[in-house]
Amino acid sequence: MSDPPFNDAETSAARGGRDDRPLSERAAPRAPNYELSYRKRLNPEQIKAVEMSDGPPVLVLAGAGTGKTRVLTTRLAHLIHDGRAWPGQILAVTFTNKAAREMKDRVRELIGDDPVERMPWFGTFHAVCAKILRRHAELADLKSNFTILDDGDQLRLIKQVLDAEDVDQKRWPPRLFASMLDRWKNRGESPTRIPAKDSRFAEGRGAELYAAYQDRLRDLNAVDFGDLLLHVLTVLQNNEDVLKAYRNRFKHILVDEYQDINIAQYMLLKLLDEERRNIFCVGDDDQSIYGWRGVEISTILDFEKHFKGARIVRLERNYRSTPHILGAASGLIAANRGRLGKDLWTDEDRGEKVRLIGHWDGEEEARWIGEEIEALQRGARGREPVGLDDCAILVRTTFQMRAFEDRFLNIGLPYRVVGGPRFYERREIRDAIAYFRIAVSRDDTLAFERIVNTPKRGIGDKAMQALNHIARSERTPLFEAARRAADGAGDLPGRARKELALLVKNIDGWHGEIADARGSEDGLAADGDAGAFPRDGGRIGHVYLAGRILEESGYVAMWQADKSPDAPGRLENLKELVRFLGEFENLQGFLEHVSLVMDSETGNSGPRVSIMTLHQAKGLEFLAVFLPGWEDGLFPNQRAMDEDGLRGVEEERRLAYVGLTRARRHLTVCFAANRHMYGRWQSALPSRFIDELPGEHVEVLTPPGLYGGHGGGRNAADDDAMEGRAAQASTYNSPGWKRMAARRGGREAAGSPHGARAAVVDAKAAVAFSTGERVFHQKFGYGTVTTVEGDKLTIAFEKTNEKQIVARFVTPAKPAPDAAPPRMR
DNA sequence: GAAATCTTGCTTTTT
DNA sequence: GCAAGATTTC
Repeated sequence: MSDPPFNDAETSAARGGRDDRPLSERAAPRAPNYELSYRKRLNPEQIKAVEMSDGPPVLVLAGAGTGKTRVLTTRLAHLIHDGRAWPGQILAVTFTNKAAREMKDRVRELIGDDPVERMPWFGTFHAVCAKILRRHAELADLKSNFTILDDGDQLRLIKQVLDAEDVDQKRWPPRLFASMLDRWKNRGESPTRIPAKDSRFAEGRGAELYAAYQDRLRDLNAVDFGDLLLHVLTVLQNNEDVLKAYRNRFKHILVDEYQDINIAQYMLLKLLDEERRNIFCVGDDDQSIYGWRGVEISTILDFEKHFKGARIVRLERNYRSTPHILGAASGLIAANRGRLGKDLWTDEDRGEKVRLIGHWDGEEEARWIGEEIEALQRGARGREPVGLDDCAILVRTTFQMRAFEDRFLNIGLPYRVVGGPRFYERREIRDAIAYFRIAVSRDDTLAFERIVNTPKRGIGDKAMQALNHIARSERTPLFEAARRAADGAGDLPGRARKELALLVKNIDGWHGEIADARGSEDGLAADGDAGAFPRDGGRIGHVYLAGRILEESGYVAMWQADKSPDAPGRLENLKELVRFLGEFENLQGFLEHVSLVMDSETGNSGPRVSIMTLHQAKGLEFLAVFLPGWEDGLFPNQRAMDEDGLRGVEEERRLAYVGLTRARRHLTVCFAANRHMYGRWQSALPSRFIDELPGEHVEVLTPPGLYGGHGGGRNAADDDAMEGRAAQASTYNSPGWKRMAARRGGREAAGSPHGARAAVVDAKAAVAFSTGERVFHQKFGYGTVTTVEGDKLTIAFEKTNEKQIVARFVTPAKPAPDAAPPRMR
């Protein structure tokens, strides 16, 4: 059996020997007017939520902008203030590290961090689980220094497993298996519990492969993200004493963004909460947008079923947006059936209507939005000037960002793309981290694999096969196999052997230094506080060592020798990384941080327009918001609809709702008739969501000259329709609008914005095909022509069966750019 | 083992 | 249109 999880000695050691007097001695004096002050800052519903008595469970249904974080943090402070719980007896879970950090800061403001050394457990589900799992690793058949795999590691491991199990990776892509694994783990399903119908991967071997993958993980002393949850779940389920200890410890559990909880997380909460029933959750069913990540919206919809006697508080007073914005958002989301229902209201005066505008194509959309932002900045039309930091463009998919970047670069408008390729995902950073990992723990096989031939050491496939063979037959980690190979095992060529010997010697050396620095302390900094911003004052020897590792390994030299234009940037990133290490007490602490925290704040200076996806925008707010690309097929996204039908549309609609509700004062929805995507032009109808915005909250704009300025490619009827609509300017919902839109959509390629392009398309359409010719079709892929009848072809497609296709929809097999007429729907 | 060439596949992505 | 991966070639 394991140690009790919270004896003081252990806790104290883990916390670096901080104040650990008995709780009773550390009652904190608090501001005498505490009660008054928070009551003044909250509305009655918020106060009701904050002051909810112990059990049964509470769900605060908090609409967008109703102050849910404030309620959560105030309640937390309130629990402590009233002596209902010691800080250390509170568990507060969030979904992002950012949210955790914010909450921690806000609570610290409320209760002060002075008298209460022991803060509540703040963190993401994953961080909290990692912390728990490190304490009870042996119960999950792991050592407490297990490594946490990132996505890249995971995928490489999957490939290895599929290789070993003779799975044809052409037919069964590793990525697919990764997503299946993810789904299983999100549902809390271990390999033995997978329903047969879900095991279809590789001829029904899904469960078997899952088991093989788990075995491999255990051998490597590693876990993937899903395992953090799953292992903790099994540990708690199978060890009564451990479960008891945690139930005892966590008197109150607070959960943010409850609508984003997956089943494994739900099970975990349920397990921990069962006795005390003090769980307090905050969420908004209308903002559940991670269904594709395995999140079931039913988790929040059925809260009352899951938690008997649950109490529900609704927060409906919105402090963020104008009534028109709220009206538009409410009208839209009302079209969803699977929701609990809330009515947002506000005291604000009416403000502007939501503006709606159509453009000819994506470039024009970007140009117009750029101009609008400049106008906002100047404070045009008698409005208050709006700073760039207060403007955001929220897109459905990342490829939409490029049009804006191009345009803004062009006109010199500063912008920030939120969440581009992330720091920790860059190649040089991952490589460097792999070096640190292997230095810390020499049996980290995955890390070793990554760096063994980076920089090039002449260790190719052949040599790796030999190493793997040694490792397998001697049942040792790959690193030990390398040591033996360097000593002559496996008959490697001279160069490879020499290089391996050097690498092994280096790694041993680094490892020795780390071990020395660590002394006797058993020190993975598993403490949550330390994870985010560790105390300084420790040695900075590890910073020096890290730099030396990168030098001695030849990794820095490799980039110095690299003549490609991004090499200097990579070197710069490496320096930045080493510098950043100084914020941690040791390499281990840093590694724990990076495996759990995949974001990093890039300190961009100066005000900038934010460009980000709708998903990334959740939880944020801006004075002015632009929502481009509201076209059927793009948004709602075709694939979401294909794969998930009505549920998919509803999730897309929630996403639209999230987008609309980010705006405080100015909100503009845009769509374009044509869009350059995947290298060809595609036409689309305005989004169905546009028709769902109540007319009384929307103003339809048509910029002057918008449709007149382009050369050829369109016929007069279109212009007439456009003029007609503009003249009425009454509603985008009119039959004329729809007819116009339908006509444009129906004619597809003929509506290509540039006459020249349209001509190219026409010319290609005239190309005759002959039997036996290989052709390409946008939707069905490659195929061979079997019969020709005028312009009707019968084509045997490689991916599907035979189909009848009109000649103009296919191109000769080596597709020329823009050759295929666009098809979207 | 590295470079050149071809093929493929392109939604979102808290951890 | 483009980048990442796989495959072929040197």
